[in-house]
Amino acid sequence: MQLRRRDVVDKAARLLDDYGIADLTMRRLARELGVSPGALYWHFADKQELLGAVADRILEPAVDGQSDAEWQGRIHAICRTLRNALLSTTDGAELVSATLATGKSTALATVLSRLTDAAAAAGVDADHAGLVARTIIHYVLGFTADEQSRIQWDAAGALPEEQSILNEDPTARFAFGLDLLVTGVAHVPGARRVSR
Amino acid sequence: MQLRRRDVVDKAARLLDDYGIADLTMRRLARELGVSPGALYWHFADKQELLGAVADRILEPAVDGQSDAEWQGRIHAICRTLRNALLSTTDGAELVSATLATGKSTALATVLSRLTDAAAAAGVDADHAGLVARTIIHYVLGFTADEQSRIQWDAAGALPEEQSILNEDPTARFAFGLDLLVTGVAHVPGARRVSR
DNA sequence: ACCTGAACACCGTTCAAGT
DNA sequence: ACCTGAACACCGTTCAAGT
Repeated sequence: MQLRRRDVVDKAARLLDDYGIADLTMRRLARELGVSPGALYWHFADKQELLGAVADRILEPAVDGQSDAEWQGRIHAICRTLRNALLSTTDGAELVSATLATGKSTALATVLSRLTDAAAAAGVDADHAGLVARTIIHYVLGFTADEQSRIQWDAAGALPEEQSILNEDPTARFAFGLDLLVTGVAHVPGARRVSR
Repeated sequence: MQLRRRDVVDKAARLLDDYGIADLTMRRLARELGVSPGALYWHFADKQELLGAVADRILEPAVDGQSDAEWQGRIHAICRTLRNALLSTTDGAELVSATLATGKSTALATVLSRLTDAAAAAGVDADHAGLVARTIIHYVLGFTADEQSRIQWDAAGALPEEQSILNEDPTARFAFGLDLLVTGVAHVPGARRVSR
């Protein structure tokens, strides 16, 4: 029976989670679906578009659920759910990072515009609000990609277990780094400061 | 005559600058050097090591020249020279980003340890100083990769020229984003504050 | 409309064998 | 010590032709 776009994304997401981003190839995906490689190009213009669709799938839990707290709380909520979504699948941060450059994920665009809104609510002028949003996204993607690569390195049996108790847990470290940015936004010069 | 490690890195750097990261392949590099692909594997363990050496080459101007200013000035100086180094060659930010994950560049390690020192000088405790350093590096790489991809998009003849005058110039935007982080470090709670 | 088959133009890496 | 030749096991993408 017919190949649907959904099924392709489903299988791609499974492949990613089971074998990692290096094994998420168009040919492997086609083989796994029992079709010829060319068949995928009826449903997707190219691999970038396919990866964009997978990114949208991963980011789904990060886009539903709006918060109406003050701007700091909104930034934290967005970034927490974003990180969780990235961690929920193998190489999630790396895949979404690759997608950020191509601009092929609508979910990522949604997250960016919400962060931009939060920055504007903090009193950052319109021109700089977008920059703040991208800076925050880069932080979340960078931190989580680091974290995820260490998880996979450790899973391959490297870590002595001791170092892990000396350091803070990743969630607290993530919040610490994010606070650097949020604090920066709160104190950045040139912004009309709106209390609360 | 014999192929030296230096010559391979030279040619790789040229290839990168002339044709971009997608065309920097082991086979292409070997062809350009007039050797067989296997020859490269006498001098480099794998492509990651080669890319690490190219990254070190690119980052050379960013590692010589120490500053002894206060910590804020040091962070700004490091990041300014780092961005300039990345911008000096095609896809510089993308190549160095890829290398950050593999840990195959000693130059990048040097930059990271200097940023860690600066964070420590700001009063950030030892555990968090490394995190601050990585956060800053992620910012510089993320910002510059964005900037560079736009430059290349524009060079391909897309931009209407108007939008570019409405926005601030990239160097000022870069400084703005960096100030977010520096300000955050200066105000982050829990650090023993050393004035000046 | 949707897919196959086959081709095109490539990859990174290994390794016996040569000099 | 340093390199070749050839192989191995792949890639993404296109497109005439089929149903």
